[in-house]
Amino acid sequence: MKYHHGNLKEELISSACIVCEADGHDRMSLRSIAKEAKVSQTAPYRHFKTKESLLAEVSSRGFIELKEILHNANAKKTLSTRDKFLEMGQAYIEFGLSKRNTYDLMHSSVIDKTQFPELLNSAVGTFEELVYVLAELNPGISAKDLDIKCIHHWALVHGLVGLLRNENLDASEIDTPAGNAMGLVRSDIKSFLISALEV
Amino acid sequence: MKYHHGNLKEELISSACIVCEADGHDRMSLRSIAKEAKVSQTAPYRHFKTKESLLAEVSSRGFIELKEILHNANAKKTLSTRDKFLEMGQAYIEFGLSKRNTYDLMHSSVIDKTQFPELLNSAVGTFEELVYVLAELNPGISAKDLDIKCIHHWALVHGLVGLLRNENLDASEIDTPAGNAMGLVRSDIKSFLISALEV
DNA sequence: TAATCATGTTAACAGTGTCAACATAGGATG
DNA sequence: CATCCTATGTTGACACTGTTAACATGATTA
Repeated sequence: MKYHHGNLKEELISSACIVCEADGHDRMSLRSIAKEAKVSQTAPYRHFKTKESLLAEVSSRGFIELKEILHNANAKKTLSTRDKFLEMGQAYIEFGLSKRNTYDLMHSSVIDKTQFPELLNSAVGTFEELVYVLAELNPGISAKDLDIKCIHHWALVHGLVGLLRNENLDASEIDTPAGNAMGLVRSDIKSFLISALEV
Repeated sequence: MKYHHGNLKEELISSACIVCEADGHDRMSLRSIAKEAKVSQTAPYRHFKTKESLLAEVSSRGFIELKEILHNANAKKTLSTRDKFLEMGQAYIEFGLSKRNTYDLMHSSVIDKTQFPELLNSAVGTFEELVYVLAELNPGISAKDLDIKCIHHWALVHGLVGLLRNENLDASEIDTPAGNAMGLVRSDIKSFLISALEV
């Protein structure tokens, strides 16, 4: 039985990614993932100053994965620019809904992004994918207007994910306009995007 | 020294509202607010089954306050319908940014809204304020289209608040398109809303 | 070979949500 | 009025948490 693990840092991160997505970052404990790695409770502290810094790593990987997903959507060469844009929107929302807890962590206030430059870079990288396709879709647009357009569309899909995730008003037995509308949107996200993005 | 407090439940709630906004719901402990009310650690359990149920109460009051704010914005009779709508958008965003932690709780996944019908009602009530003004702004629109339009605009402002709160990319020293755009939007939310809502 | 240093362990601290068992007081019932 | 019931409070305990200090190990390097 070796005293040194050899690959502990990486194992802790990937384990944390799994647990965070499965249980949510607030229900993940350092001790439990240390146990999972068959290592003492305090071993993680040799690699992460705090729990927050481990979560920052998990969050960063989430942004990197999301960037890849968006990049892939934008790389479908058979599609028109407009359809690639729509595809990206759908992919973004799908990520937010399927990687629910990871997405939650990525946009959680438990991590102060300004204290984790690497995480900040990952987040900014995701934004850039949006810049590319919107630039293609709006030839001749000024840099400023382009950036603001990006914020606009990012806010829209980000907000929609938030509503679909936490304001699941359509899950209630009570019949309300809000619930009905949310159910409609959820059942056909593409149509909603087409009307909302007005492209 | 009276054994019974007399008004403990209400005091716990209002205390929780203050602490939640000041420190964030995850840093609020039942024990600390019990202490603040000069009552034993477990006294809150006579009024709230779990911590979550106390937080649900705090969240519910947040939605009620937000509804009032939106209602007031919509009640400014000197304004045109379009301007009332803009006013509501601004008021919503201002609430999200100033009552930062409360807003966080309201849209957090730590509370399962389906288990707190009262909370669900509060959340739905907020939505209704949006329905009123959009109906006025779009005469003759079908109920379905109206509801979807509401989701659209709710998602937009909700998403923007989320970005401004947690993706404060403009707070970084690094100069990025994302950061610059976010700074621009933050400094003039009204202009952003006018262009984004296209009204 | 000897020393350094990254990486592991053990023990402990203060804090958490929650439950069971017990205490009290005020209102309802006889 | 006396008595019981019930809502509301307290004490003590349990199993957990993040985190630190002090110590152990073993690989790298002088």
